[in-house]
Order: sequence, then C-alpha cells, then structure tokens
Amino acid sequence: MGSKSITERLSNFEWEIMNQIWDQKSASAREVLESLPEEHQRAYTTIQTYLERLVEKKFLSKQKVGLVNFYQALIPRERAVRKETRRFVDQIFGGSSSRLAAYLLGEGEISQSDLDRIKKLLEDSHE
Amino acid sequence: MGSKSITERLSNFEWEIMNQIWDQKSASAREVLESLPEEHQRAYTTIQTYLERLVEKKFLSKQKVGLVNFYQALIPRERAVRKETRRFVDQIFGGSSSRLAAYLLGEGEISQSDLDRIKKLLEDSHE
DNA sequence: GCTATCCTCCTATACTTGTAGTAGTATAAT
DNA sequence: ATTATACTACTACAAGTATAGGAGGATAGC
Repeated sequence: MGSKSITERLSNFEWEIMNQIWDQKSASAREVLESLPEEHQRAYTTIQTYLERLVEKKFLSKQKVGLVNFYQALIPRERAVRKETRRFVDQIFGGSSSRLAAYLLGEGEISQSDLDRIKKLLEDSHE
Repeated sequence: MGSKSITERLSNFEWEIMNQIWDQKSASAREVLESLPEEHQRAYTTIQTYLERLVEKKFLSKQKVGLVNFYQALIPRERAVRKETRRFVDQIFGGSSSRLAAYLLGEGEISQSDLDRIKKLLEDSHE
C-alpha cells in the first residue's frame, strides 16, 4: 500500500549532508555542520534532524561513541550517483545520456583544457 | 517572510507536464493528459492541479479559448534545462560539468556509436 | 557544588508535492 | 426539455521537506 519505497530519494540538502559523510568516512552532527560551507549553514538541530531522517531512510547508520552519535553511509556514493544521474537523464534528457553528454560538451559548460582531457580519454578507451 | 522564491524548482511530475507543453506549443489539460504515456497517467483533475500550480509558479500562462484553458510555457525549455542541469551538477558532481561528462563517457552509459558521434563532434568544434 | 556548554531526543510548524473529489456550469445529443 | 458529458474552480488531505526550539542529562571550569 503506502509502502515506503525500498530506497527513497535524497532531497537537496540531504545530498549536501551525504556528500559530507562520504567525504569524511564517519561524522558527528557537529562535524557535518562545521564542514558545510558558509552559505549552506543551518542550525545544529536541523543537521541532527536530517541525519536522523537519513538513518530512517537507510542511507546512514548511527553508532554512539560515548555520548555522541556518529553516522556512516550505508550506501556507496557511486550507487547513489548512478541512480540519481539516471533519474535526472530520464527527466530532463528523455533518458538519453548521450544527449546530456552532447549538451555538456556543446554548451560551453566545460573549459577547453577539460575538453582536451576528455577527448584524450575518449581516444584512449576507444580501441 | 515565507516569500515565494522568484523562480521555484520544477518537481518530477511538473517536468513531465512541462515537457509535454514544450513539445506541443500550447495545450489544454485534456491534451496534456492524452499525450502522457500509459505509465504516467493521472486523473484529469490531477493534471489540472499541476497546470494551475505551474501558472502560479510562473512557468506557464493560461488563456481561455471559449470554455477551455490553454497553457503555454513562459520559460524556454533551454533555460529550464540549463538551470536544472547546473543544479544537478552542483549537487552531485561538486559543480564540475566535466566530472559529469567524464562520468557519462566512462560508465558505459553511452553506446559506442554515440561515443563515436560525440568524438567527431568534439573534433569538429575543436579548431 | 554551581554554571556554562554541548549533546541527544522529542516536538512543532510551515510549505511543497502528489493525488484527486465535488459543485456547478456549458454543451451536445436525442 | 432532459440527460450525459466535459470543463473549470475550489477544496482536501496525506506524505515529504525544510527548519528549528525546548527539556533534560553529562561534563568541564572554576
């Protein structure tokens, strides 16, 4: 029925949090808070709330060390990235990754030096 | 205070709707409904609700022709795509389009023939 | 031992998204 | 004219997201 989907989606700020956790390997609320850039600061308890929700959603596990909770990713970043990228491509580029790739390479979003590196990368993997 | 942000984001299904409107150039609720693929069907009034919300969000304009409302995009698709792509890249790829591009080209998400086309595209635009 | 600090746990609220029903009016069909 | 159909306008409501405050326990300083 209203069954929680096995793996739900991450919202905007949830990604922000997850990115910090993936970067560190395990972090407390305070550590996450302090690693967030100025413009993404929130109240301490807001971070706590997000962390708890991510535990409920099975994206994080928590373990208490002394008094303090530390959180760890349960899902590898690569998996989450792959999934979200697919969703994005479906939604915006009609499911075609190559359309997205072409868009990125064409729209001046990428510097010449990066373009060169990508070109090389393509040539190498080619044959 | 709780000020509506000037241009809010499109949700999942809102994109679905907008994509239909962009494809047609103007559409009624019924037309949108009918152009949605089987697996994305919703109740007629659900479509109406979405359309009205998109008008509130300034993504669509509405004009009544006879009894029926027709909706038109106020924002060009390209702009919405650019914006959402940027948001996505910021969120998932730390703001680096080239990381995303490299990811797409590397992860087997793209067929060989598409890779070839992209390679050609890169070479042509290069010098 | 009192006080400031820090942390957890619980509670709260406003807004957004997903989804659709109902009332009422216009129209088409017979 | 009566009925079925179609459409708009309005209302509803649950779940999810964004954001944070308060109570109460541990502890670090003095």
